[in-house]
Amino acid sequence: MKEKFRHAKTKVGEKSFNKIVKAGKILFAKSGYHSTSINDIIAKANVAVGTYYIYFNSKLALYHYLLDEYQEKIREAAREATQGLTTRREIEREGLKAFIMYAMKEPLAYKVIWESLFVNQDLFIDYYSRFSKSYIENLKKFKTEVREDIDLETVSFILMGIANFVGLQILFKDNPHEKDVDFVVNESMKLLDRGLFK
Amino acid sequence: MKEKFRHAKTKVGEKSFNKIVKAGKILFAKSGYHSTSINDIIAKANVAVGTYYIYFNSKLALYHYLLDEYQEKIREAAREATQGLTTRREIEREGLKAFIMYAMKEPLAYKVIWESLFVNQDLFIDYYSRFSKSYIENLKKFKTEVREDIDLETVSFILMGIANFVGLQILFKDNPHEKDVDFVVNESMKLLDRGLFK
DNA sequence: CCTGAATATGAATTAATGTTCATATTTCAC
DNA sequence: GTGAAATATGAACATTAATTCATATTCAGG
Repeated sequence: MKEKFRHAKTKVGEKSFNKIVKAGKILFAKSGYHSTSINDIIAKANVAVGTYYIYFNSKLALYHYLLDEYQEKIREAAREATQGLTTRREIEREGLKAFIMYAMKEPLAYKVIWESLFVNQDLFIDYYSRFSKSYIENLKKFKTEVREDIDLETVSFILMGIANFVGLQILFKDNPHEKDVDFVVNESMKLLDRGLFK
Repeated sequence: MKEKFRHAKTKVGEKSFNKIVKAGKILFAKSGYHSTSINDIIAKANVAVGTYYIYFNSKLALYHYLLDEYQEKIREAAREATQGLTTRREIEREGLKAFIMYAMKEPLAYKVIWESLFVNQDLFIDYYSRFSKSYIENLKKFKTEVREDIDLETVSFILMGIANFVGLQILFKDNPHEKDVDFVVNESMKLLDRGLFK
């Protein structure tokens, strides 16, 4: 494990930590992982090189940290959007919408996750494998609603594929709005209504 | 334009050119663009550095050359796999299978398209927008088979999403085989049979 | 205030790598 | 066979970038 970070133990340290994280978010999103140097990061964060290495022990470590944070945020957005809902159909709909809305608000997160395939393939595989597994567990809880004759792992990748690419469809638009999201979510649900649900 | 290559003018030169191309394919596919060095390439190709620069005037030049070659091959694979087929369902099935099989055989081709989001975002958008448009045109020809109550643009992105992510599912496996492809294609078609087709 | 721990600093180190070039060898059309 | 063009070679160059470390400063509990 080379991609480790270290929490600050002081208010001052925390400030430096946060400055580094913020700079990393902006720069990785703008220029990508390989084109962003530690130098760029510390310059933007207004911090010395040594300070960087107090909190992150490599360049990859910061990237890894951001990936985890974004994953958590996406999960959180989905959780909030679906809490209280009882039918799998409604959960799927609102989860899909929450994902696309998040991608619209934070296209950087979206980009960073996709890029991980080229930064570190293991990170990428790990990210989507974890997502798939949690998807499968959740789908299992709704046996009465979800078709039982389709492999759930495949279903999980299909649903991730739909979310990601329908998300792209929105991101390609010039000035996307919530109504655009509602539209594609609606259309997607038409397919899932007959194809996925009983 | 820095990404230029130069055809050999001799049998001997052609041999060197091909050795470089072959080495590039293997190494870029295994480690990705940034993690592969010119040194790695010439070592694998068994060629001197100077020889590399006779045929390609930069590292990017080789990558671009491979990109163009793969793009052509992808089109060809899809065309071959679906020619002669008459029902939209069969075209969709065989097109999906051909795409994943190709991605399995040439993972670089697959990676490269995703990577273009970070190399040149316009290229990426252009690629998928064009794909979507041609998908829509083709779907329109099968009004008797395809549901008419779903927006075709959304359908096109859904289908691209399924292909790409179910493809991922296969690529994540340790030693994927054709039977794995058949399996996920089958499962995907179950969803489309009820969800997309009449 | 004292003091050990935490944090900050940036020059120096180390390593990698893309590219050039002067020179040597080979090819092939004539 | 000849010679000009094509090809081959790899040491040298130039640049960039990640990481380390000795030293200085600041923090926070007692």
